[in-house]
Amino acid sequence: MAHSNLKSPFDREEQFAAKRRAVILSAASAFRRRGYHNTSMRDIGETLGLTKAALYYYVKNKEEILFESHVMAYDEMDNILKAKREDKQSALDHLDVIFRAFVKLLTQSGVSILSDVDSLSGERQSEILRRRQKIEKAVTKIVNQGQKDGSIRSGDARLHVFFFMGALNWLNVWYDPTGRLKGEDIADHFALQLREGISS
Amino acid sequence: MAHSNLKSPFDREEQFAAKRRAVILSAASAFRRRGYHNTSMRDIGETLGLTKAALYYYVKNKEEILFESHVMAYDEMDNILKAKREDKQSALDHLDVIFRAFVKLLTQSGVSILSDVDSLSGERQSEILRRRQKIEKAVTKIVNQGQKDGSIRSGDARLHVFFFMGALNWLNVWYDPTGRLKGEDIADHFALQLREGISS
DNA sequence: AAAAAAATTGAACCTTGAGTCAAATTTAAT
DNA sequence: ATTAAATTTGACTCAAGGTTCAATTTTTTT
Repeated sequence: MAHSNLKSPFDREEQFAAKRRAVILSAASAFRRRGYHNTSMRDIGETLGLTKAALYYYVKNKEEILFESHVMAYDEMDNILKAKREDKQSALDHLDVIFRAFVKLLTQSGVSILSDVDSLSGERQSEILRRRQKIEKAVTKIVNQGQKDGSIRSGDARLHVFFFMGALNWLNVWYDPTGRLKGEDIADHFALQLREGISS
Repeated sequence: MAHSNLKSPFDREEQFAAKRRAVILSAASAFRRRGYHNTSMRDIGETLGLTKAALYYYVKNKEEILFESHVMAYDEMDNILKAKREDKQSALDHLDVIFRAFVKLLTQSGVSILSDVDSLSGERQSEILRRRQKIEKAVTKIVNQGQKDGSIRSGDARLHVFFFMGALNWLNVWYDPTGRLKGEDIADHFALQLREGISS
C-alpha cells in the first residue's frame, strides 16, 4: 500500500503533531488535577504508555509542556472572543454568549487553565500573562460597551470582570467531569448569575 | 530587672509561638505570590533574616508550614462564619456581611488561601479539604435559608455558592496590596454583584 | 530483504532543594 | 561571672526528578 510521495511526509508531520498534542493535553489534565510540580515526567509518560525519555522526542523540556498547555487554552479563548456579535444584540447578551462558551470550554474540552504560571520563567511567563491580560481587556471592553448601551450597570468595569472570571477559574478546582453536573447546566446557571449580577 | 519566675517561662512560650507564627505568615505570603514549590526554605528564611536550618527550630518540615497556613486561613473564616445573625435580617443580608468579611480578610490580613492543596499529603490534605467543605456547606446553608425566606432566587444552591466563591479565590491571583484598589472598595463592589446575582 | 529513518528505551548524569546535626553563638538565670 | 538554656548556623547527606545520549527496536522506504 504505497503512499504518494507527496502526501506521505505530510502525514508524518501530522502524526508527529498529533502525538505532541496528545502529550501536552494529557499532561495538562494531570497538571490541573495534581499541579505542575506534583506531576513528574515519568507520570506523564506512563499515562501515555511511554517512558519519560520518549517525551523528549516531542518536547524540549517540561516547562515547554506547561507553556504549550497555556497557549492552547488561550488560543481557544481567543477563538471564542472572535465570534462576531449580532448587530442588534446588547453587549450584555454578547457577554452572555461568550461566558457560556468559556464554561463549556473548561468543562468539556481537556483544556484547563491558569495555574502554575509562576513556574514559567522569563519570556514564557510574560507571554502567558500578556495573553491573559489581552483576554481580560477584551472582556472588559464588552462590559464598557454595555455600560454605554445601557445594558450593564455602571461601576468599575475591571471589578465586574474579576468577579465573574473568578467563577471560571474556580471551576477548574471543583468541577468533576464524572459528576452529575453537566457542563451545559453549569453554563446556564452561571450565565444567569453573571447577568443578574451586572445588568442594570 | 528580674522577671517574675511565673511569667517568664510563659513569655518564652509566647515568644516562640509568635515567631513560629511569623514564619508561617511570611511563608504563606510567598506561597501565594510564587507558589509553594517555587519558594524554597532558603527563601523563607532569608525573608526573615534567618538560615533555612533555623526554620526547623520552629517547624517540623516544609509541608507543615503549608498546612498551618491553610489552617490559619480557615480558622479566620470559621470565625467570620460564627458571627451571629441579626434576628430580623434576611439570609441575603447575612450573606452580604459574611462575604464582605471574607474579602477584607483576603485583602488585608497576610492570610492567603486555597492554593497547592495537592502538595499536602494524606491526612493533612484530607483535613484541609474537609475544612474547605465545611465552609462551603455553611455558606450553602445560608443560601438555602435565603431561598426559604424568599430573599434568594431558587436554583442549585451549590452552584450559587461556587460562582461567588470563585471570585474570592481569584482575588488571591490578581489583587495587589500596593495597588490603588482598596480592600473596602472591592468588598463593596463584590457584595453588590453577589447580591444582584442571586437575589430574587 | 536490506537500508534508512523514526520512535523508544535504559542507564547514567546532574542540579536542586529538603532535612539533619554537632558545634557555635546568643540570651537568660543563679 | 558562670552556668544553663535557647537559638542559630555551616557543612553535610540524601532523594527526587529533570535531562541527556548511545544503543535498540519499530516502522517505512526502495
